[in-house]
Amino acid sequence: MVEEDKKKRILEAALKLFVEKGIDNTSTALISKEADVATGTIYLYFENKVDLISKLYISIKEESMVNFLDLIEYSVSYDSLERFWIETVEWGVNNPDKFRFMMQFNPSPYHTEDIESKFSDFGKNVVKLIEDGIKNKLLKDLPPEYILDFLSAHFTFTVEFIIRTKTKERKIFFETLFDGIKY
Amino acid sequence: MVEEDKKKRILEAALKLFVEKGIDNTSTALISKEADVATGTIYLYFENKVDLISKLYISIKEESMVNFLDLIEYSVSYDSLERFWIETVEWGVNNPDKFRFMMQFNPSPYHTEDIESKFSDFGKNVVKLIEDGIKNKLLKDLPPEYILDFLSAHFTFTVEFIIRTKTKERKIFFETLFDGIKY
Amino acid sequence: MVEEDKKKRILEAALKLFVEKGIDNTSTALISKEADVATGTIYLYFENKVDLISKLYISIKEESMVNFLDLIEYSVSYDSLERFWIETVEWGVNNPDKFRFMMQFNPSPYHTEDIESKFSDFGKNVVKLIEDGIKNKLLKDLPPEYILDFLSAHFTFTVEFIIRTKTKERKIFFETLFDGIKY
Amino acid sequence: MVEEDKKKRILEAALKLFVEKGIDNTSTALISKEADVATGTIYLYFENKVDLISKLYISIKEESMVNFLDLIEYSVSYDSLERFWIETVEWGVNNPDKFRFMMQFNPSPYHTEDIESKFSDFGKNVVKLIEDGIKNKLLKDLPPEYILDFLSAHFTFTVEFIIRTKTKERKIFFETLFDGIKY
DNA sequence: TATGAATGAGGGTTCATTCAT
DNA sequence: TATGAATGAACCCTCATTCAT
Repeated sequence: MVEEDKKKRILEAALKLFVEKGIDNTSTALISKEADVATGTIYLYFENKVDLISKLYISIKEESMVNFLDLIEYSVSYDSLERFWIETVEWGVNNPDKFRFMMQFNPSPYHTEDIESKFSDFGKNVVKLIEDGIKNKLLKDLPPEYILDFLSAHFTFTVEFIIRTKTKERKIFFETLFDGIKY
Repeated sequence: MVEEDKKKRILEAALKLFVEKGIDNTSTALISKEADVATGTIYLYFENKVDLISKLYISIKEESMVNFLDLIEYSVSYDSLERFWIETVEWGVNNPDKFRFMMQFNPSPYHTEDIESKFSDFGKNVVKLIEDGIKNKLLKDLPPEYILDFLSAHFTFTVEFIIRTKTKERKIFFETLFDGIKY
Repeated sequence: MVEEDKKKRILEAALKLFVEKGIDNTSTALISKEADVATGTIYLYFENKVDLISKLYISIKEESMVNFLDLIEYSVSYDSLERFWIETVEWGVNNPDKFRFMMQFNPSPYHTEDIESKFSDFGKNVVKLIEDGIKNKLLKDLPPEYILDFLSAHFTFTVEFIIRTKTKERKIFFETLFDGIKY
Repeated sequence: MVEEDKKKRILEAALKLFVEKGIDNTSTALISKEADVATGTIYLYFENKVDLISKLYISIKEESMVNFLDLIEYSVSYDSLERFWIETVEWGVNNPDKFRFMMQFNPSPYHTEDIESKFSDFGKNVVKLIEDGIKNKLLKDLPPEYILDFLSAHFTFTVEFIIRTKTKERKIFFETLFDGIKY
């Protein structure tokens, strides 16, 4: 479909420019130029600039969570956690723009409660998994949300590190995560 | 001194508003209003808005590093690391606005090489400490920069978590850091 | 075309106000108001205020030179010089605003080498004509550039004088020019 | 007197900067800096910026007219006119900043009727001289004001030319003036 | 659906002028 | 007289959004 193509091009152009110049230094006019559409066209697919930013974030976040969503159907073990952690890290390394956009978006004022609530189900499921892990004496008896935050922060800085240093290491990094939280 | 007072008020007003509304959604007019000075007064103390943002970051970063600067004069051990980590976390918890401003500033386009180069000495010293720790078989044989990033990310999300949950726990959090990187 | 109409209206409004109040005392807001367009519309047709000023000058200068451009295809004689001089003076008298804008622009900091270089071909051709006139013993053996300056200054103050006094005289004025430089 | 020294320094600084950067691109702060006085000091000697500009013009214009004022006590002849014209030109060549400031001031909106009326006596006297010259068949029967304008314009462009080309010629230039208006 | 010229509120910044010292 | 920090109106310009085509 032509229209879906345009929407995609707008999102791709926005992603590229947001990472390159920052969200607030990227005008809608520039996005439309990069996407090769008219300025007004953006407003056919998005309510306004904030809506575009939010939808871009949501689409990327969903994509980034695919691997962990699979995990939810399993129980937590060293192996399963490692597999999914590495797959997700790999996704971040292979999608540096998407990854960096999320890093920029997260502490920004565009990141509202409202948006994050869309992912609360996912969060709750992961927390449940962690609670199982604690019960099974796989993980330390810490607040499950703390472990979730640890996981997320660890993922983030590790991807940054790998992108920056281009290292092939993975397992030793995972172990810094696991050793930190294992029982 | 009157003039130093005004400069301080401008920085405080900027900090408050940047955290509340985001850097780019805070106009200089609003800052001056909040600081109870005239618009032009900002430009008596800062070259422009970017200069104000940068100087605010530098002053906060320096303040946040005071505790770690002390660490540099010691050698790394479980005890010294714990003491300084907890002191720094405490600073973050007690200065949530300053902490959150740094979080917002870090991935922003205002965070240039030029600014961070002012802190490169500090970074080098910490890396040296970490290298010592690796040699002394206190820490895992990982890239020292990775351990530094780990430390920094761990600090960040832990402060966020403590602010959010108001928990009094500290030691158990520090252990997730240390267990992750210890030999 | 609507768009060309707006551009023209902006140039006309700018010309009127620049002459009335001076270039630097005319704000872009006032120009847009006089032209009955929005402030931003100016920046659709001009890069910035300086660009607007420059383009206005260039368009007027080109218009003012049309008569002299014809002269270049002739050789210099009393008759040809008189005819073209009078035509150009007539243009100035009939376009007092354009004429006065040029007078204001010439000694201003907006009058850069870069702008005038666009007319250097014209200048060179006129100098060549003057050199011919000197060779043919029509004109005094003076530096050709001096004669060119004389011509230009004479034109300027004569137009001013005619506008001010509304005199119908032309020929006697031309003779003060010609008697000054003739062989 | 100290105070007169400061006033002089302000006028000199203003002159220098006006010529260098243009009147409107020169802030009072910059003038005070160049004059090595405080910003407020300017307002002890001048009502406001416009007053400073006007007084600077008046002082320079008066200085430039000294030679012609002498002429008024003589009658017009080729010799007297030449002598005074050359002396005045020499003044312009030796005071390029003052000369160029006048060129910039003349077509500007700061040049009001009110200011020029201060020199109307001088103008009237010169006109009277010219009228005598016409009666005595030294000069063409042209409107005396036209001859005055001619003289003034001729003076102006000749000084410009001499400054630009650094030529030592004088007499041949005067002759283009005199030949233009002689009987 | 798609366009892009047009809008005008709001942004960062400057600077003539004032006034407490 | 002299200072210079402080003021705030006014400047130029940007850009999210609209709407006639």
